[in-house]
Amino acid sequence: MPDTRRRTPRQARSRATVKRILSAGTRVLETQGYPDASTNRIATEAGLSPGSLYQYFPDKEAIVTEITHRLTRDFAAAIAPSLRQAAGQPPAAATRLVLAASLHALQSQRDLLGALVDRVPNIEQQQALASVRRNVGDVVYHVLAANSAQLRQADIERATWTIVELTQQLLVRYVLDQPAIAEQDFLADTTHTILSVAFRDPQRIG
Amino acid sequence: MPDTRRRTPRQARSRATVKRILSAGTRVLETQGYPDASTNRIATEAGLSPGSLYQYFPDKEAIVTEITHRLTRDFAAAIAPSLRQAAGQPPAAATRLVLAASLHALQSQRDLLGALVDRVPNIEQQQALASVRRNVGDVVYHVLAANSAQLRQADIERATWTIVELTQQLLVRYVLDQPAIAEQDFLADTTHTILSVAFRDPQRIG
Amino acid sequence: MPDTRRRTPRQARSRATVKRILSAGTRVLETQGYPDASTNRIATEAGLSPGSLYQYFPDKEAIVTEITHRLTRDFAAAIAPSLRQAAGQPPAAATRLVLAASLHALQSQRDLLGALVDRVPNIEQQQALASVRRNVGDVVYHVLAANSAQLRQADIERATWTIVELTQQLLVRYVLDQPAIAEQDFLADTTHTILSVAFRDPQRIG
Amino acid sequence: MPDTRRRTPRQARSRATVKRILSAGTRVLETQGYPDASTNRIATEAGLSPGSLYQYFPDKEAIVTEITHRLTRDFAAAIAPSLRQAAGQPPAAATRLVLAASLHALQSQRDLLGALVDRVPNIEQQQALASVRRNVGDVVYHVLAANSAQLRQADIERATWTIVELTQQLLVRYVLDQPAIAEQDFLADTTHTILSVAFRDPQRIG
DNA sequence: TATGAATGAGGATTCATTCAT
DNA sequence: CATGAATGAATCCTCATTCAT
Repeated sequence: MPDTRRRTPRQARSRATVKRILSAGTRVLETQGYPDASTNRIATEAGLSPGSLYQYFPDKEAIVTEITHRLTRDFAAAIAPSLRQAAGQPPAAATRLVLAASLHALQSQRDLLGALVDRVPNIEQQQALASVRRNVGDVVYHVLAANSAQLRQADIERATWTIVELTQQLLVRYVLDQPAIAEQDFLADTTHTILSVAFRDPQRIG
Repeated sequence: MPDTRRRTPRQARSRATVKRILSAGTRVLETQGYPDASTNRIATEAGLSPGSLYQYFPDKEAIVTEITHRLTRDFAAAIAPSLRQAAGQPPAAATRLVLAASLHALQSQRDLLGALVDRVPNIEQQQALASVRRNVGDVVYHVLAANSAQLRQADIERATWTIVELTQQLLVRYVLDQPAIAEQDFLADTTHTILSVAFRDPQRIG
Repeated sequence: MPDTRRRTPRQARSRATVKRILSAGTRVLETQGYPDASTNRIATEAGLSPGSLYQYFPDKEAIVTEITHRLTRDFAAAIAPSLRQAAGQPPAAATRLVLAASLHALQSQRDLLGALVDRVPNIEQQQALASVRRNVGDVVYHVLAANSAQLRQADIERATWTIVELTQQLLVRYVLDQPAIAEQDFLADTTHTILSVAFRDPQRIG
Repeated sequence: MPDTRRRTPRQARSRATVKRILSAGTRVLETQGYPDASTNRIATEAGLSPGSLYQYFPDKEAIVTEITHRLTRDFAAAIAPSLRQAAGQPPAAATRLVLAASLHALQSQRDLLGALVDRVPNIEQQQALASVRRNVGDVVYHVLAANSAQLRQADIERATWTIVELTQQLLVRYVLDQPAIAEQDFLADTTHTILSVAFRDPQRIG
């Protein structure tokens, strides 16, 4: 996650401006969508002149990148405790713990998440998401490896792939589409689904 | 799937031109990506003047929409036989049948699928996908209802939602990202995952 | 001298537009100078929209390049007969002939010449001038070689360099600065100077 | 040469800052060329903030003008001794003396000369050069007047014009283009050319 | 119908300059 | 004096769209 800002803002004013730009960008992304999120609109929304933007970001892409990275970084930070806590727990509890943390983290950023997932081309998101997915993937892999006796099948990589993909989708769509499903049910279902992917007897695992 | 073309083309020539435009659009979308798919480029690629495009489509969006709808329609058509065939079969066999058909349908359109999924804002896709998802959702719902005795839980809607979401994601990402997973394994895993979502004892269900 | 226009204009209208753009560019170059010759200004001056410019020229540079090349090409064409005619003549007569033709050619394009020489960075001009200078240089070289017996010194390359440089400067500055010197005197002086560079006895050479 | 600085810097510190700005400007002009020589770049190169520049120069043009004037002034200073020394000498020796001094003066500033001559619009240079040319022109005029008996023709103004123009061009292009001509040969040739312009028998004049 | 020249608002970005601190 | 954030007009250029032919 490189620093995409043009210069390290040392003064409080600068940092505040960067924040203003980013939240303006987020708002514009939410309301106008990526293709119509022009730099001028972002500048106006941030209460800045077009030129000022470029004192803080080298180009338009850097703004979107930074917004995405912030979401990613915040998400990673938000679920970190649950990942640590999950370490010592049995798979079912661990899964549910991390899922709940992830869900709440995403819910707290629902607007931005929607702007990014639904309005920014997928390709841009993937790069930002890559690191989170790698992290989560690693954890999943280790949990599976630690319980290899109960696995349905030997190929841990394969199970990891499936779990990461489906979990991401279910979480994101649950938060964005808000289906008529109670949170508790959603968490229970998803936990069960994840465990079923990997383990012979998901009921016993918990 | 509304008719977005300006007028119903009655003559063969017109229909051929529409096709030329759409396949030109597809090619441009695949090679240049959505933001660089300008109408002029599409017109050139179709061997037409920029003005002529507007005899067939009211605006740029209509072209992309129609392309998306064609993909959707083709996909629906491609899996239709498997859906019919699956009707009389037990859940495991039915699931696998439809999955295999879906996978092959998507693989045959991989380039376009990639252009659409990864480069066109999600929001546009959702509309096009809506009908397919509704179809598939209906089938899933009925299968579950028909086997209600073996269900893990009573809420069929909930299970349907989960199944549709995760299936879509797994299929699309498998086709686009080409993970190092054999097709047979992918189909077996996904089938098992789907069944686990709904049924108490996925092994017995087949 | 490559065709820098975007597409070969087949219709009279197109060709007329190209001309309008070029003469507008020339006018703007004359009045505003190179750095202030914006594409929008040129378009306005040509009675066109900014976008139309780019139907005929790929970018701003191409316009200036084409203007320069036209001047160069016209100049080369204008002095071509004198170069041919000079071939069979003794050095003094040949020199004067070509000088007179060059002078008149430049005088007929005085405004454009001024815009280019005084307002466009030298570096851009040099490229355009290169071919003319090479042509003229070749002729000078051959004339000197053909009269090697009367040369002041053996190094024909050296004399050619001096002649080309000083002739260009004297012609251009005479036309642009319009010093209080009669044309006949200017031609006589310059002819004499050129001959003096190369020949032992410039008076006899004629 | 008007004082284009905003205020006469009385303090040593100010004078040093002016110098820093000018040499930064020179460096930027040499490396980036005129159009890319932005004030911000110059300020950075000078180790100043953009705002500070305007404490010393009213605008960008003033900086370039001052740089040009410094080149001019330095050049004038560098050839001044040779001009004095030449006063008492016969034309050939005088010419050669001044030519050699001029050549070396220009060679010692080759980079800046190139940036100015080839990248700054001619019109700006002419103003700066005007005074030097006037100086040199005066000297030439007086030398010719002092030797009027040997002149080829009566019009001293005319000869002066020709000499100044061609000398400037030959010197500048020799320094910048570095043709494959030995310095001694260049000086001999140019001296001879200059004398030929004015005198009936250039050989005898020396 | 087809053409393709023309449009013109809008895009990202630069930069000489100002001014509150 | 110095700073550097802020300005905003201006730059080149694109592109969906129109319309006279």
